[in-house]
Order: sequence, then C-alpha cells, then structure tokens
Amino acid sequence: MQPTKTDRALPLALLRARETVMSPIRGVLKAHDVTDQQWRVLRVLHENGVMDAKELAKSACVLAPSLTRIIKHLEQQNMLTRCADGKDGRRVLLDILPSGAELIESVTPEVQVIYQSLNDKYGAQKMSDLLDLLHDVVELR
Amino acid sequence: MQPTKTDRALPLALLRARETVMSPIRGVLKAHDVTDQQWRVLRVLHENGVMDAKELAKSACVLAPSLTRIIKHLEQQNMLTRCADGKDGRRVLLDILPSGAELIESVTPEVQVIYQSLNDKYGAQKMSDLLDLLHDVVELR
DNA sequence: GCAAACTAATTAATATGTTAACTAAATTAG
DNA sequence: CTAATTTAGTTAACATATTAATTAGTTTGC
Repeated sequence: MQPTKTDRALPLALLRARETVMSPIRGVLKAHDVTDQQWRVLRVLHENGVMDAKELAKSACVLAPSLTRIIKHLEQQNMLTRCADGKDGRRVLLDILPSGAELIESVTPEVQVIYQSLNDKYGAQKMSDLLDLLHDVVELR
Repeated sequence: MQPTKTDRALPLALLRARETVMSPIRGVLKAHDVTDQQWRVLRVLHENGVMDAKELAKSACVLAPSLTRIIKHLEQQNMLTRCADGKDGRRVLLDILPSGAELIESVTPEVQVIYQSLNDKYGAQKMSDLLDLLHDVVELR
C-alpha cells in the first residue's frame, strides 16, 4: 500500500501552512522577546480571564509539562499570577497581569499588519472558509 | 487594539487542527518506534528518491539542525544513506534504504485506516477543499 | 588567481514537545 | 468512613524547534 502523497496528507499540509503563516510573525515576537508558545498562553489568558492550568493548556495548545515551564517563566516576568484554587487544592488558577496585557497591547498592532497583508493576498472569503473548515476538523475530536 | 479572537487566528487554528489529526496517528507511530518528524523525513524521501539535505528539510518541514540529528539517528538504524555530493562538496545526498521502505510499508496501512475514518467523518469533498485551501496558503510564501 | 561574499551543513544553547513516572488532592466503591 | 481509583499538576528524560555561531566548500568581484 502506498502512503498518501505528501502534498495531500493533512498533517503535513497543516504544518506547511502554519510554517508559512508563522514565519513572518516569529520575527515580531522575537523582537519583543516572547516565544510563540508564551504568546499563545498570554493571548488566551487575556481573552478568557482567570483559567485553571488544564483549560489554559488545551486552549493554547500546549502540553501540561510545557505549560508548567512557561508559567514559571512568565511569572518571573510578572506577566501572570499563579495561585491555588481554594475549592480544589489540586488546581492552579492563572490570570494575566498588567505587564502581560501591556505586552499584548504593544505586539498586537504589528501582528495585525501581517494578518491584514495575508488576508489581502489570500482573500477574505477564502480565509473565512478556511477558518470554518479548520474549526470543523477540531470538532471531530 | 484588540488581538484577533483566538478561534479565528489562523496560526492557532492550524495548530489545533493539526493536533486533532495527529493525536491518533502518534499512537501508531509510537508503536513502531518512530517519531512524527522521522516519519515525515522518511516519507518525503520515499516519495522523491535521492534528495539533498536542504530540499529534504524544506519538504519535510523540519529545520536543518533537527534534520542533522534525525539523519544521524535514521542512519544508525539503516533506514537511509548519507553521502557527499561529488559535484558540490558542501552538499549531503540522502536516500532511503530497504529498511526505511519496509517501515513505511508496515506503518502505512495503519495510518490509512485513521485517515479513512477521518475522511468519512469529515466528508471527502470538504477534505479536498481544505487541502486545496491549505495548498494556496503555502503558495503565498 | 585570490580575497570577499555566499552557501550547505553542523554544532551550540535555550525553549518546547512528548511520554512516562511521580505527588498530592479529590472522588468513588464498598 | 476507608481504600481504591481518578484527576491536576509537576518532574524527569529524551527528541525536536529555534536562533546564532561555526566550519567547510563554492562562487563572485576585482
């Protein structure tokens, strides 16, 4: 049995597309000394407010062990707070701090320029269709 | 300026979709003691025949330093060969070996079952549309 | 021809991915 | 209520991602 041609294999296609999109964004994030995982964690926290570690890990698409390290790092930079849940001693509650919000405020305009350029070149309707199709993939989980 | 909502941000959407698709496949690869990066490298080599390291890295979506280590590992397992290009002493030419091809032969049927199930649940037409849209994203590069 | 600029690959250093093992807390079975 | 099970989070170990620096070979400019 022959494997699917690599350009029609979904995992690789997703990876190649992501690499294309992330490539210019990484430059912006690097200029602000933030990795893209840290950026995802902060954005999700900024959007949702207080979350426990498990929710955050799932939403930001990082694994628990990675999140532990990322939290430690962002905590040292006063980007977020970490405290035990009073009702469930196992859980850790996380919230973004002003420094974290400021980072998002300063990085967002630069990232939006890139998104906008991508949107213009690719087409707004196609982009919307693509996002819908990607959303449906996740729904299969 | 507010950042794009995380469920409409393309990089995260691509990541979440990829995570959904790869999750069951990782189990199969793990059972055969191969990481997904090693799997990508072998598949691309199997599909294209002899390639130099740069082409291979780009096609398999791995960075050059990672590829160096992956090659070292796969070479020790006699999955591929590595030899200097006679015309250009800097280049390294890579080719898959029978052991590597056999690995692909044995893993492919199991992976195809997962792909097929995904295709059935998701819809063949939608899958085709999605792959086309992803291909167009890469074309923007 | 030869030095400067460039290119391919590797090595190094730090951060994250991935799985497994472990700890502590909470839930459930009896 | 207590023991077994489950769950959240951390730690550990190895593999990979990412960027920078390095090495070796090639090409270009003069």
